[in-house]
Amino acid sequence: MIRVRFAPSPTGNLHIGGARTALFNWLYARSKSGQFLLRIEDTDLSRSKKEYVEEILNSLKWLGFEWDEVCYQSQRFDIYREYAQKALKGGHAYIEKSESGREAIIFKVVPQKVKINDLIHGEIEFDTSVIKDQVLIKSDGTPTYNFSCVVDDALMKISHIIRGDDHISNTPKQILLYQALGFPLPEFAHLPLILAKEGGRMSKRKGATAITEYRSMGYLPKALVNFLMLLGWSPGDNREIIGIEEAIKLFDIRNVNKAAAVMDLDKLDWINNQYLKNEDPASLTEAVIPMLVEKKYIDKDKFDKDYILSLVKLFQPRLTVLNDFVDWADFFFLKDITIDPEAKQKYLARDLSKEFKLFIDRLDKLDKFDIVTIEAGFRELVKELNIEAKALIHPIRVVLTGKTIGPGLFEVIYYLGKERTQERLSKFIKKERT
RNA sequence: GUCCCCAUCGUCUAGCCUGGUCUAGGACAAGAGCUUUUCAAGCUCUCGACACCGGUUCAAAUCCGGUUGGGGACGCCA
Repeated sequence: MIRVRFAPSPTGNLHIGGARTALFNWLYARSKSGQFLLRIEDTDLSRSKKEYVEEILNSLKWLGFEWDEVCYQSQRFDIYREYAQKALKGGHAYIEKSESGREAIIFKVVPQKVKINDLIHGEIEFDTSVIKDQVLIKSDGTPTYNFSCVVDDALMKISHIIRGDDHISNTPKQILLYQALGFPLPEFAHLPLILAKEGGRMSKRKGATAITEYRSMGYLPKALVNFLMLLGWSPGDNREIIGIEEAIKLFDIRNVNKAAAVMDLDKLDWINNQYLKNEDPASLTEAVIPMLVEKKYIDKDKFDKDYILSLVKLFQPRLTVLNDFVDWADFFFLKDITIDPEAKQKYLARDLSKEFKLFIDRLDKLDKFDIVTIEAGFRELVKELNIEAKALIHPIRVVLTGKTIGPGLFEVIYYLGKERTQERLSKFIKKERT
């Protein structure tokens, strides 16, 4: 039975690198009908926070990585002490007294050559003579990372340890512990790291790292997952958009790259746009409603879902992130809109009050108020005025929406409604005169 | 400083294992154009890489060695 685990430490949020490690573990388990376990490495009592545990769990769920089991290292201290005693009895460890008189258990590192056969990197050889003796149990009684990690991986019957490259140098230390405690060795696969655009490791200062940030920026979990899986892995047939079910079928840990990858947010944007375009408008509507509530654009208990659905459809093909909708469609919800100064300068420098007035009247004369009729009426008017359609379309859009970007003008007018359209235009005329 | 990992367009990568089919393919970004009612989408085109040196070989992006560059680890953090 294939058993893999993701072992985050709740001393911070789940970040991009951790999410990808979790993804590859999860993919490997699913592709081999194995199990994906979660182990919260909260042995550092002072730095571990309950909020982070919650946050990590929520992020993993949001990404869709369900786990088969979860355990907490802070509840297993007795087990680690027991195995430390075993190491002591077996002559592999010794006790060291600190100045305060407290005792720590230290592992004796025997100089030797240790070879690992990494699933991604191939053979790696270490000389343990350059490794110092390792603390197993600190003088406060808590276990160190390398020790609790080995005990748990062995006891949890982890068959494949898939983790970041940064753990390569821990591996020989851990192998020594496996041998001393008589545990069978698992397979190892060390994933390349994700680097920041500026070079170096990802960190708070170098680009957004927390998964929750991407969530609140309006990225779809499946888009983020698709992006993450392409960082260091490729199905090999020039495909970029790969759903999770397909990824499970195609994934092979041996095809994972050895070289570190740099985050390219532009590509994430593109992938997100691809998913957004093909997403069911109804589900996007559900996703967008809480955002609108938060912005106070709509009332939580009283809003017209069908209306929002039609607006979502209007913007859907042009969204990069979900939040774009909130930003771009604001004029449908706001009473008073602010006109972008640049847009004003570009399209409203000339006095168009006469044209606006004629258009307001024309709207009254339409026998129907639908998109086709509005457009027909408008085209008639510009013909009479003998001006280009564009010359009036853009200024009207700016007055109605405050922006130069947005859906087609006639759709905008239709969904804004006759009254609001006329009101915004006449209000603008009045304001400009004074 | 010591040890370890890595190296194909600006970025993600295919190809490398099993040398010839590679004047190195795709995607993102960038640039140009088409379409057009702005933006986005879509379509077409352009720009653009085997880090360097040496070796093996009839033949090297592919195999070997070194150099350089990048990254990581050396905690009673995880």
